[in-house]
Amino acid sequence: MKQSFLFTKTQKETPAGEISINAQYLIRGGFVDKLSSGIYTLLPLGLRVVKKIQNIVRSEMDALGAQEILMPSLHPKENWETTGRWEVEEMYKIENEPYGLGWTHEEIVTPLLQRFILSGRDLPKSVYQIQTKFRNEPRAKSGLLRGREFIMKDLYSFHENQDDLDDYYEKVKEAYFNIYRKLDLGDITYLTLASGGTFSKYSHEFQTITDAGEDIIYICPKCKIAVNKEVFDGKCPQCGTDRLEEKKAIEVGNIFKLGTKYTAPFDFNGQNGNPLIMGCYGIGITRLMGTVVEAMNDKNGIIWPKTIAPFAIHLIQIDGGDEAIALKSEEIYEILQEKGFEVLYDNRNEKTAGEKLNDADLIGIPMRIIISKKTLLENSVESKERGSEKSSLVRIDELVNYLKKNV
RNA sequence: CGGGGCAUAGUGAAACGGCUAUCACGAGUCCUUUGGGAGGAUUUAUUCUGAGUUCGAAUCUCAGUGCCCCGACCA
Repeated sequence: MKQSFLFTKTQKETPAGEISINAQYLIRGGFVDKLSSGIYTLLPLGLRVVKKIQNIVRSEMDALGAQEILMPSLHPKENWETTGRWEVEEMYKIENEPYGLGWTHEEIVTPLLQRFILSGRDLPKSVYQIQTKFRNEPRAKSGLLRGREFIMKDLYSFHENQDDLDDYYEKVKEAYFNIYRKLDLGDITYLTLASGGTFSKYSHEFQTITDAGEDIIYICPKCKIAVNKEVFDGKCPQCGTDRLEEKKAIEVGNIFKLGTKYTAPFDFNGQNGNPLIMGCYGIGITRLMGTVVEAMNDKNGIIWPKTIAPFAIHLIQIDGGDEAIALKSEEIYEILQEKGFEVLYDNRNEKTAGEKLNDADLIGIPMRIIISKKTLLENSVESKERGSEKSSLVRIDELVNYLKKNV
C-alpha cells in the first residue's frame, strides 16, 4: 500500500490526557481512533493487525476441532432470564425493549447447541466465534486494555462427563500458549490461578507481565506458574515455596470449567439424564493488540512482532524529488508487491526524511528498506530492523532473496 | 459508583475579569526543500452545553455533559 493512499495521518503530539502507552502510540500512529471512553474505531493499520491476531487465534481454534460460528450481539431478554443474569449490571439493555447487548454468550450458545446435539454420538462439541462484545464497564481505561466495546474470541465446549472436559481444557491451555508464543508474548505470559471457578477450585487466567497491567500476580520462578492476588495465600500451590515474585500483569485470556451452571437452567441433558458439562474460554483480541504494544515499544513507537505487524516491510524513499529515485523506488515497490510481500511504501514527496523515519519508527513495521541518493550510488538499498540499531546495505538485485530470508 | 484533575482551531498548548482570543504543529495553495519532525508567503475558532454575577467572562459562580487518573467493580 502506498502511504500517500492511507487516509489516516500520524500525530506528532501525544493525545491530551492519555497516560497509557498503547493508547498513545496506537492513536498517534493512526491504528485506532477514540470515539468515546473505551470505544474505538479500528483504522486501516489497526484493522490489519487485528485481522492477523484473529487468524492466529483461528488457526489454533480450528486445530482444537472447534467450529467457527457468529452469534448475534442483540440478545433476547428471555434467554438471560432463564439463567437469572438479565439483571447483571454489566449488560447494556435496550430501553423499553426486551433486548440487551451481548457481553458473553453462554445464554445464546447453550440453547443453540441444544437444538443440534441430540445424542451422545454428537459429543463432545465445541464452537467459537470472534465477535464484538459490549460491557457496561464502570470505568473503561488504559486505551484498548479495558473497553466498553471490544473484539473477543469466545470458545464453548460441551461434554458428557468431567473427564472429557478436563482433557479438552488441557488442550485449550496448550492452544492458548501457542497463540501467545506466536505473538512473542510467550516468555512473559504465565498461566495464573484465579477465582471464578464454578466447578473447580480455580479458574485459569493467562497473564502477561507489563507495568500497564491492572492485576497483581505472584510468580513461582520454579514452577513457572502464577497466582492472582485475589486467591493468593502466600505460597505456590504446586511446590509450596513462599518465594514468589510480585508483578503487574494484563489478563490476556481466561478459561473456565463451567460445569452445569448454564446447561442445567436450559435442561440441556445428556443420554444419562444429567446436564452436559460445559467449558468456556476467552481471549480479548483488541486487548491483545494493546498488550503487545505495552510489551513491545521504545521511546519512538511500537515494535510489532513479525506475525502481526500491519505490513512486513516499510519501503521508504528519501530524495523523492529526484526523478531517478522516484522511478527506482516505484519499481522496487512493484517488484516486491509482485513477489507477494506486504509492503507499506512511503512515497510521500512532501515529507522530509526525518518525518518519514520518525513515522516509520512510530508505526513499527519490523523491516525498513530505505532507498535514497546515497544508497542508489551503490546500486543498493538500506535495510534495518525495527528495534535494532544495525543497518546494512543490500544490493537491489539481491533484495528479493534477502527479504525472503529476513521477513 | 466514591475521590481527584481537566475541557480553547484537526492535534498540542498560551491568554491578570478588559485591545481583533495568541503560538506551534497539521491541513490547503504557491515557491524553495529531502538521512532523524525544513524555510518564506497565505488560509484555517460557536473558548464543551445551559444558566448566573458583571459596564464587560475563555477567565468568577451554579448545574449538566464528556475525558483522564486513583479506588471499588471485573462470568
